[in-house]
Amino acid sequence: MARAADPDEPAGSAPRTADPDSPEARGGAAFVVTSGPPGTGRAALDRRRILGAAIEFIDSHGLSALTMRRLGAVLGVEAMALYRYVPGREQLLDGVVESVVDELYGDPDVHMEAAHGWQDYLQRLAHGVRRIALAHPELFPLVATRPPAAPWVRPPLRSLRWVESFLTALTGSGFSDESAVAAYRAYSSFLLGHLLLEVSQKGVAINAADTGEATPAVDPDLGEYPTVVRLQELLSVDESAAEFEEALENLLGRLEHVRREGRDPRDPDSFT
Amino acid sequence: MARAADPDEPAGSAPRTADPDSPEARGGAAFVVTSGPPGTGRAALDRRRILGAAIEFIDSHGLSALTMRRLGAVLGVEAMALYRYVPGREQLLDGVVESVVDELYGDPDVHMEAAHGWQDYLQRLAHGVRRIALAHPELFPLVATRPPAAPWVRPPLRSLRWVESFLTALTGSGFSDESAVAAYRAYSSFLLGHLLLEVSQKGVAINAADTGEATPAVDPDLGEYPTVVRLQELLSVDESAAEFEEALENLLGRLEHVRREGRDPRDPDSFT
DNA sequence: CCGGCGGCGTTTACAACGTAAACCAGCGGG
DNA sequence: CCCGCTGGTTTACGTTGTAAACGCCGCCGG
Repeated sequence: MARAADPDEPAGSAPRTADPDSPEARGGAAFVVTSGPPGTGRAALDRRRILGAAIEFIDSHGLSALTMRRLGAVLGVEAMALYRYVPGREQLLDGVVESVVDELYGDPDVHMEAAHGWQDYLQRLAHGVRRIALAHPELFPLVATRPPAAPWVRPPLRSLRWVESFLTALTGSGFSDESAVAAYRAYSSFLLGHLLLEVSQKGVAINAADTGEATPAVDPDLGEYPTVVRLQELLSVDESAAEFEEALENLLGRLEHVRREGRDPRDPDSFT
Repeated sequence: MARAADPDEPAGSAPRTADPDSPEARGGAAFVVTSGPPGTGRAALDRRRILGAAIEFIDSHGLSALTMRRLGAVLGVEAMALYRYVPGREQLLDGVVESVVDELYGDPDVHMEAAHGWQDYLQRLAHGVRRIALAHPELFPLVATRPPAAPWVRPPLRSLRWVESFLTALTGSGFSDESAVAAYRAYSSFLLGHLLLEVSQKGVAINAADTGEATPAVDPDLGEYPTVVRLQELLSVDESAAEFEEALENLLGRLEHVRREGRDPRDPDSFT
């Protein structure tokens, strides 16, 4: 009911193949800079470049490998040079997550106003965030975990600008204030849960893929857990895209319910 | 529809006060050990004691403050002594999350079999996990973030024993194998999202409480975001318990749907 | 033309971290 | 008696984040 067409693909594609939110062909990123010869990639060093390099670095080497000195080396510069542009490592990470969620603004499939109805708006937004999460699996836990600026700005939609967009979109589409806020919360936690789980699973999958051969039977002693072994096949298949879609649909349905229930009684309701 | 009575409280308590899952009166925990005089708390030093101390330490000083040397000091011992019982810091953290989720086994309100129906089972389990999350807000992000042992063991229910319990509970209550697995995923991500958001919010709240005075109006320039300021009041109220309950109810309803739809067609269905 | 000066990157330095390796105190069994 | 094991300590090393001082170099007023 009331589902917006998938923004990327022709409708009705097979559910198993070609996740529309997955990054198309991001190569393995051979990126072995390790303080390459000076003169490589030297270019003025401003804050944006630093953040960009940090993102690239985390994406390809993992968060724990990011170190001031190493990041400096990637940029062909000494560690301390970074401190001219960033107060410290912690704030650098803050900047990184900010940069990453800012990718939403550049996404043409995500709109800031609910021009085609609030369901379309939420659907596009959700997929936009999912695209980000899948593009930066190492980073997304950070996005989710880092304390929000204000207590009420909940993780995935970190910027106030998006919260504003969200709330106006919903209140402009027949949601009462209370319902809009409730919707915001439900939506946030839905996104966070699904995406965090998805990227963590993906992360494990690739880690297992680059070290081991190919699903080497089972690692621990599974003797105690017959049901787990019986369902192992089913548990291993990756249906994240479909599950995401379905849970999102369900959430939207639930929100429609909330919307109809909770029209602001004191406020004459805007169109329909 | 089909909701199990709240395991802790008499039904119908006021929604605003007295969250049944919140730790009753966890004091501010003045715990300034910082290498107290030796002879304090000296007792044989085994792995369990170490993990316990680590948990206590993280709960009261935050994850980033936990250091091998400091943990040693708390236990009245030199840092290197810990390495007799724990291979390294990373594994210590693994042990910590394992210990924390093991609290579920000791929780009398959480059952490992669905003796009173699967809805009751899931409800009790969810509240059990929520209790853990609220008791260890600094730790829960770690529980959520740490890569699971096996790819299919998704975060909040980390141990295979619980996965086994979950799956047998559901398959024993009329879920097909596929439905049980789908339910497992939906349930996991639901728990993860809600609880992670809740603790992160809580964390910010207490951080703000111990540094600032009392909600000093607004921090950044809110001029650009009129809807946010208008709804600030609503956004600030903490309805986590009620929201959790409602979302959980909704999920259970959805799972009931899944259960009825997706009975295993080839397998003669077990009772009802 | 030139002297200084401000922005930007480097050097040096330090405390704290995780951890390897050697060391040492007891102590129970040949 | 001494041997070796168990459990804790000492020492040491490499790496981290970051403070502070230093040096280069291009710009700008005299």
